Amino acid sequence: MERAFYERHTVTVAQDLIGCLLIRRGFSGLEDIVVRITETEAYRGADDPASHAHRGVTPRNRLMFGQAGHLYVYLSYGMHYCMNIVTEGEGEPGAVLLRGAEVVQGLELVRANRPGVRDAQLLNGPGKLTKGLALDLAYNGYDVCGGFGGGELELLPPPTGMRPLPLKETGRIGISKGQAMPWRFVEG
DNA sequence: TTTAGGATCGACT
DNA sequence: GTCGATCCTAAAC
Repeated sequence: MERAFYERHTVTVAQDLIGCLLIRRGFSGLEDIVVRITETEAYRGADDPASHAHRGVTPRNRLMFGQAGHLYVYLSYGMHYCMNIVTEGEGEPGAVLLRGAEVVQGLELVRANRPGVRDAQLLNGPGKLTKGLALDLAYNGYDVCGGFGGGELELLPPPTGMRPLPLKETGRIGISKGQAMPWRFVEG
């Protein structure tokens, strides 16, 4: 998808990402992983007390203020990676946390990344998603619009015929402030 | 330099 | 449903 898709209001992007396909390439000699995004959350700036960007720029969150379409990856609770896609115009902080997905292709590879886990639990959480796709801090700042169809990570619109998707909106998970904002989106 | 707490997960009861 | 693991970040001292 083009950069203009991400250069919009963060909440709108979070809704529109549900149903999109995420392609993970880069396993030499092996097939690509393709997953379908089923759960997202929107995080904004000064108006969002739950956001890392709430108090302005820091070394960690600087990507959230940068160009839309790049990844913002961070370590959560000292042990899990979470992946976000940066939104809004440059200088305006925003990012969408990818919280859940289902495997479309490359099931064996995902299973190998998540040993001992039942298929239904492979990617149903932000830390599980990054582990299943073998993503870590090395991908912080990666441009998902920069691959011209061949990058390690790429997003595609929902396959035609699958829209409109039923969407549920709820408060966000695991935060102590800002729960009132219905900025979590789940398919179903 | 120190310290509190976090956009979580999985094991266990 | 409860709880411990585990370590980085940011802000206070």
